[in-house]
Amino acid sequence: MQNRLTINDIARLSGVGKSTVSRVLNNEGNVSPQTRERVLQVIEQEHFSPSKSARAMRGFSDKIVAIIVSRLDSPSENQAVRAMLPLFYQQGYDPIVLESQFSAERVKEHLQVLKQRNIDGVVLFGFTGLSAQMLTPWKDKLVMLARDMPGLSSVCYDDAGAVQLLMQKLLAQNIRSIGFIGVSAHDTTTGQRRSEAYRAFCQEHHLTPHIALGELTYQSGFELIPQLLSRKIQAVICASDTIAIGAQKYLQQQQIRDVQVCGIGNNPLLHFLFPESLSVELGYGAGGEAAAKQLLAQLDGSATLQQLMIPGQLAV
Amino acid sequence: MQNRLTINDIARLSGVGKSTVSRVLNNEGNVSPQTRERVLQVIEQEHFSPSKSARAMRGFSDKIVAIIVSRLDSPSENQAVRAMLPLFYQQGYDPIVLESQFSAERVKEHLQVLKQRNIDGVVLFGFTGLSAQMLTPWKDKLVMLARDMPGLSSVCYDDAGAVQLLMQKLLAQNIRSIGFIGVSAHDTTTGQRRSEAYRAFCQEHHLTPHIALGELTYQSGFELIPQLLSRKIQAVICASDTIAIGAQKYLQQQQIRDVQVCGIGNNPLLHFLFPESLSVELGYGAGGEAAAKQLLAQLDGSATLQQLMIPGQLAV
DNA sequence: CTGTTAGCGCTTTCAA
DNA sequence: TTGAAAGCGCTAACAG
Repeated sequence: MQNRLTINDIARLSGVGKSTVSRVLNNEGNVSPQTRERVLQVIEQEHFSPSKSARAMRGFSDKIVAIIVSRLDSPSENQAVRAMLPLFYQQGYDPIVLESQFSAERVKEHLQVLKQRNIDGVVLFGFTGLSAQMLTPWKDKLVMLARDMPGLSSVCYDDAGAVQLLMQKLLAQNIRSIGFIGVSAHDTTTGQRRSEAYRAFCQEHHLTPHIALGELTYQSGFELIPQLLSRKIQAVICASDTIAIGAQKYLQQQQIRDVQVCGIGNNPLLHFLFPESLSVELGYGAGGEAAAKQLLAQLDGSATLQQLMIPGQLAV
Repeated sequence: MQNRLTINDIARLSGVGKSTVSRVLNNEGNVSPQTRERVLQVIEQEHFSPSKSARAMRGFSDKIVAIIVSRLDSPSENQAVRAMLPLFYQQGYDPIVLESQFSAERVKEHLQVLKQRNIDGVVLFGFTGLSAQMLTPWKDKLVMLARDMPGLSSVCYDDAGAVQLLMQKLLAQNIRSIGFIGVSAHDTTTGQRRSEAYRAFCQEHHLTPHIALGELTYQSGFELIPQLLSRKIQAVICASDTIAIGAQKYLQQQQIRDVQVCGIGNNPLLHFLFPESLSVELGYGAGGEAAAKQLLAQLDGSATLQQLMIPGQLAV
């Protein structure tokens, strides 16, 4: 698969100078139709394609972006990544995918490598523990997803709004004893923001909060919901659909049918298994898309730093 | 994040020639310790790192590999990819991730782009419809996963073995009326091979086959299992855990407790939701790891083409 | 419209 | 042990 031929060979083969070939390659106007035709033909014939490295060296961009996910198997991140890919391909960018495993240290390493590569841009899935210091140098070519940081472009999900949406819906059904299963505040978005929104809503509407915190796993939902049941809740809001699945599993096993389970994420599996659940679509796909668009816009100079928030909506 | 400094600047700053800097950079021996020390210090101070493109142009490899998955959200592919990543990082390779969406055409496009990039190697997640013709040019730097093809390196999962493992286990429990929910033979591995293995096993052991074919979704499992129940099966083998989840859901809903459900893939969610299920771990992680290792070995010349098969095993 | 020329940042002879 | 010089494949002035 070596690309043995160079622009020189093509020039020779079609009897023109290499700059002419270059012009043809870059679709510049000032080439006579016949010459262009001839060159194109040779290029086609020889299956020639110009070396990216060489043009990269000429100051052209390498057309590579990086996507740093925390875990590739997180459904939300997965969905966001899949939404970005076509947008990048379409603009001729190839995405390098890197996993941070929620380690700031690893992000640092990755950025180090990316720097050598003269990468064009980065989409970083944010998580708690990332320092502004290591990111600001990248600000012009970086978009952070799922978290924001002063002086950085970002696309966030509306964590608080999602919780409110669910709470309102429950209130409207005249359900006032509502529990919450979340994750530790160590996690800013899924943890802190959603718990906080729950607390605030309870206070504002004079509801007694019932909170249980654990991990972002179905096991956690399964194990924590009994605590809440002992407080006679009529409904429970889970900080994620994964947790909700765990909670539902417990209720099903105990044959408890009068507790409304709510989740966040609109995971299709939750709906399939427990159609009676309520979930909020946070817009992971839309988030990925927005992040990619924002990055592309930043790269071609048509946009400056910007913090976006993707609205969520109740899933049907 | 522009890498403004060049090897020249470093040379100037440390009062040596650029070739010396180059030598230091490449850890060549013929540099006096003091000089080396001085240069390293400047490099460190200026946060200099050499441009990949430039060295790529000098014939050096760009240290980029591509991973062409069919769908990033397939749990099996996901798991395999995650297993590869660290291996590639460790060897200094950065992986570009591309989705084929099961379209041979798209694979072709991607390979086209990769060629321009002078990519080092490719891991391709195989699917039905790929033509040998478009892949053979890549044979030295390509490993196919989940499918094999003459003249190409590949890592396969033991589809037939997985089915046999399950069937044997059932037979040992004296269960002889066994159904099968699969997907159409259009899909070579999950479809054809697993169905075929089921059929063959039935024939060999004088069992009556009961087959229902649909798609690779939980809905499909849910919808198809009734057909099989009408044939009074005692157990059902599902071509994937996803299907198994659907089947279990139906059984649960109908309160049917005497049908043993088996799946393939060892999906943790299946075990969590329906611990009574039986599943075979096909070794997706091991497969990804094997594919990455094989590719790396091929690239550094320490291995030739090779077809591997990852053995499956019953999950506990 | 087209060819010539001079680099991009790096590695690699070849002399010193 | 070092530096000077010659490219790698390409683009971008600058002349024709």
